[in-house]
Amino acid sequence: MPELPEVNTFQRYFDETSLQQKIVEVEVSDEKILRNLSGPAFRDRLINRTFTGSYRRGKYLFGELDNGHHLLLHFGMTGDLNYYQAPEDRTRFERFAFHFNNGFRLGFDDPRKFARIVYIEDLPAYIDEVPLGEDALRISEADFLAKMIGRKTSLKGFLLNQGHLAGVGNLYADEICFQARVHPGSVVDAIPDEVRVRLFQKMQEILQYAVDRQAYYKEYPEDWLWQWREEGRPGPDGIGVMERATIGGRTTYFCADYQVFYGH
DNA sequence: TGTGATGTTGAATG
DNA sequence: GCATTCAACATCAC
Repeated sequence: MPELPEVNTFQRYFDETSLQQKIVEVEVSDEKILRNLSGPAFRDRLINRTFTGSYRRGKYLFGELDNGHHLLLHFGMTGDLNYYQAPEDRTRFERFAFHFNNGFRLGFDDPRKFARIVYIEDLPAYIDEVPLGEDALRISEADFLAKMIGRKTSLKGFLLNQGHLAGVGNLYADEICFQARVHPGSVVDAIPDEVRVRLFQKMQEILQYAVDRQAYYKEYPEDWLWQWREEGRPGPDGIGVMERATIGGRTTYFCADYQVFYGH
């Protein structure tokens, strides 16, 4: 479930379990998600190393190594971390695991294999190359507004573009549009300034709220769109019904009578 | 059995 | 060259 708040929770988990411990073994059970190294090369690079910290930008989590290099942990659609001691606690879809010198292991699970693990020697160069925009929770209002200028794409497409803004995924994008009362198919260029500011504020508010609850969605308010992503359900205030459409290439839920469309 | 899924990307198109 | 769209990726769960 990895969008910005979920990855933030993964980072916390990683920091609490896996820092300052020497990696004594690297077990690769499926090298498919290793993007720039073979299984054996990955093992060679990580063995006897220690994670000293981490850096998150959007949905990208970078583990800092004691040699100054980084390891990208990108969770794709179904990635997850699992820290455990007993070998039988290994999960069904573990793709690789680090064994630490304290006897515990950090497993990386990923049923769908859309995750990507990249060994990085020069982090700024890598971020530049992706390219990865500013983190959605750290970007300034001025920079957010500047990114919107001249965009002909849909609002949803804009929010999902990690090169403009890093961290917003399909569900949070819908939530932001919903709470800001803007139709996700609106043309960015046609959205008035005050509405753009509202989008920025809602984005930060929603993401921060989720981060504060460690992305535990059961603690989210009942009136959040997430709780009822369902076609035909009544919209808020008894206005219209929820609709479903493909916008920005992704399944999108919205209420056309509640969310204003801006276009040409 | 068919369908859709919290993400990214490279090729195609404008 | 740049912005945008879209199929493809691999697999599971309903």
